[in-house]
Amino acid sequence: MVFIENESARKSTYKKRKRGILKKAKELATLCGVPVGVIIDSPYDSSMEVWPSRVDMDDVVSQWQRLPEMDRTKKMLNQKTYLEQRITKGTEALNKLNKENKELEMKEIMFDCLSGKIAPSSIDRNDLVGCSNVIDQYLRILKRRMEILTKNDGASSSSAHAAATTSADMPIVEMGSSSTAFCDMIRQQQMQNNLNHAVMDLDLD
Amino acid sequence: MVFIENESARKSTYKKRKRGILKKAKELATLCGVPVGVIIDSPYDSSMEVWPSRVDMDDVVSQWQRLPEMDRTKKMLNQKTYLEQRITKGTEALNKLNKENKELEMKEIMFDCLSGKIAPSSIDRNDLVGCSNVIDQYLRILKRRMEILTKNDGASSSSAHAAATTSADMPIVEMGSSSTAFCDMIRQQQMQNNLNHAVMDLDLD
DNA sequence: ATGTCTATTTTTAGTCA
DNA sequence: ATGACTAAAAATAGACA
Repeated sequence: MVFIENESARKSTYKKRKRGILKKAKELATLCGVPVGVIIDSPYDSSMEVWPSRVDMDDVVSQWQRLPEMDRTKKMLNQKTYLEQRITKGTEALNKLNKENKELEMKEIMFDCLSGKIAPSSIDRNDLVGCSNVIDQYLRILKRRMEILTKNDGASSSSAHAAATTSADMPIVEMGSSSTAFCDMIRQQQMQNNLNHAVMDLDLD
Repeated sequence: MVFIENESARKSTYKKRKRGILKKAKELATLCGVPVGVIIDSPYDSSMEVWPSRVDMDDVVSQWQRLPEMDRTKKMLNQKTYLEQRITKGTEALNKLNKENKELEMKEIMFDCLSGKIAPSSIDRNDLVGCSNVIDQYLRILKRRMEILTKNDGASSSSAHAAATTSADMPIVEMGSSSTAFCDMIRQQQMQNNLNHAVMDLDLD
């Protein structure tokens, strides 16, 4: 763990790892329903990277694009078996993608609905079922988050501040008002999300 | 990537992954000399996790706050835009996989046909078209390889060997020391392909 | 610069004490 | 709940196009 001297190697590493860390942040937020914020004073990118929860760079998909390369050392007699393996793998990946894609489509329908772009009544019957699954999922997360936010609403910002500084897990810096502002920003964002979800719920009931 | 319902599993995951993400943040800061800040509104730890790197969190945050509103909102894409991007990417990946999968299936049919496992006449009409494409492709490769091998017939076996192995278009059989044997094999294969191809042509007409 | 691929290292989920 | 362990999955460095 040392500063990378080589300019281009450093930049390359930066880009890769930045992607990695933002992905991690998103995962932590998703899996555990926890507000996470990341700020990177990006010297290689014209502006500063800010990541509030729920925004993900990209590339969850590219994993599936990477299917194992044809193994050219296999004997031709084995090729059939090999192809079968690949078909199995490919089909699995396909199903996974199909599933994910469908969920995304459901989500988009939901958002179109929210923005009034389409009327809830115009949604296809099948899609409604998918939508409600997605919504149920959102609601579970939402519920959990609401609990947390409500619980923290009563506490003053100073107590949060004090708590933060006494956590001994790792080096902690004194948090000033701007950090608090950042946290507030994250909360706002989540409140906004919550609101959206609530509206969706109403629309579909 | 879904919210973990089970309480204790979630907490366990949270702790592990929090450790992970903070480690990543430190690494990014160290390797690339970049100011990084992470905030986690830690519901399981009774306090908020804040991780500053070489610069104070406040510096990073206030720098972020100084950014023009435009830049800020530009970086934070809203959910809908984000979902649209993901859908586009997902669909692209899907198409790619579909295409690749179809080709693999064609190849498998072909090999089944070659090994006599299925009769050419039993092949679905649509598949026949796909098969013949695949076969044409194989034939082109074979032809090219034949040319190379024939041209090198006079030369030493090692050179023929080299020429053949550097053609990486298609998986090939493990080769013995004699290039003649290899040629024979290819010829046989090609004849068989021709035969099958012809049969299919007949079927299609 | 950008993306892809592969070999290697690292992280993580699950399990058990 | 905590820590240790392991198989499996993911991230990454380095090479290459």
